[in-house]
Amino acid sequence: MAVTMSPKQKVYQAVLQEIRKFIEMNDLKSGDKLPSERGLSENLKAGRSSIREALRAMELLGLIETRHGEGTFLSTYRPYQTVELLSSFILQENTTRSDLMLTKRIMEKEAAKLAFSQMNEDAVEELTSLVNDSSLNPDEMHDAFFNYLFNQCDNLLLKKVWQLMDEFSQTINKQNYNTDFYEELINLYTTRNYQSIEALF
Amino acid sequence: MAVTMSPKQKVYQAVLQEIRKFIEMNDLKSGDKLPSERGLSENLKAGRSSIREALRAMELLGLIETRHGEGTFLSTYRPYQTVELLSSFILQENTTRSDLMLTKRIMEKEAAKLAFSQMNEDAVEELTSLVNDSSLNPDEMHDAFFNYLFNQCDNLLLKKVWQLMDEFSQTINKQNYNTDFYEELINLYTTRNYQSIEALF
DNA sequence: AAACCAAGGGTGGTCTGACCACCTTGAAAG
DNA sequence: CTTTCAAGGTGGTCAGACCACCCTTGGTTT
Repeated sequence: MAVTMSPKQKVYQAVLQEIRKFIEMNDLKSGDKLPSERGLSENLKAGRSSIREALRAMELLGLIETRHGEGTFLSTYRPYQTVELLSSFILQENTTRSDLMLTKRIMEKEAAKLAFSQMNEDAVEELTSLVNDSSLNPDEMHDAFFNYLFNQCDNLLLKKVWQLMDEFSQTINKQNYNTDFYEELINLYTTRNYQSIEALF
Repeated sequence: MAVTMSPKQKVYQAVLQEIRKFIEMNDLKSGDKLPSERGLSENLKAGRSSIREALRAMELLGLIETRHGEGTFLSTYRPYQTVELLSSFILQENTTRSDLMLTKRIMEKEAAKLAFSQMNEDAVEELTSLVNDSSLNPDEMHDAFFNYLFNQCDNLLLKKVWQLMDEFSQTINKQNYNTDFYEELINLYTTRNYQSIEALF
């Protein structure tokens, strides 16, 4: 293939680099279309199978989405596959459910604390309406609730990691907080009581 | 191919499932050898290219390691590739370094707290010797220090996530804690002062 | 003119067969 | 017994061939 490569670098890895560059160059965003496999093959001077190895890997990571007959598209990072696969490999069943729940809880606690400074009246109002929204089932409410908090944190990475945890936990049983919990947290925001958040979780 | 599949499941995804089963069935561990690509192709009734798509994806995830001329081997989960790739895709440069450092710090803080109950005299002794080990540079010491703490937590997932953060942060600059910091934390363990850990970070 | 439908071209999905490069092994040569 | 090297196994890569699917297009029908 054409791409310059350090000793023994595999083609599919070089292809990954090139695709990344391409995305950067053309400033592609979620939903945008990548060149076709055949097009990439020709431009990068690599066999289509090598292109596909790279694409499949990206797909598994959740970076792209392929639609049969249409093409390959950039997607917002949603590690569906990754989560499922890794959960079956890394987290070998049992033992680790509690690990997962605990880790997720930790992230949620920290988000609750980080978001504290951003929680003005409007924000509290927003959360309250979520808690009272009867069109959401408990799981959906929980997701929406913390999604909002994580957004307030202004820390994309933290949010991503939590979302990952959340998806993991969807796979198994989902033991949520009491309904009181959310109102209690909102109350702490209202009364500007930062100190008690730690203990709430 | 032979593998039973829900509607439209791609071959390489089915292959992933089969490989996972295979590993489980034969109780393969890190370092063990997987069947050859040609062997898998024949057994699973799938084209070699499909087999390779699955294997490449697993390789990128860090689940396996391939050695040219030798074979494919199970590896301990080390998301080298993943980290690098994801970092260039998800964390688009700038903006997020601080996110990373903060998130990592949060994990370390929680580990320090979780480990508290396990920190007997021996454990404190262990940490102290790490801090005083002059053969380690600051980065190595930091890694060893928190690696020990995370092990004490007995939460594999938390540790894995942290390691991932840690690898991310190696890629960029590594701004560690003061040298005092470690001694201070050890001191809190010695004096059984749980409350102050939160404030130390 | 508007609605409908079939054909064609583009795209991903998969398989096959062919080489090449690399490693291990074991038999032959010393 | 050691050294050498040829053969076979294994991953790495490519080219080409089909298939299935989607969308557009242009002609046909209404």
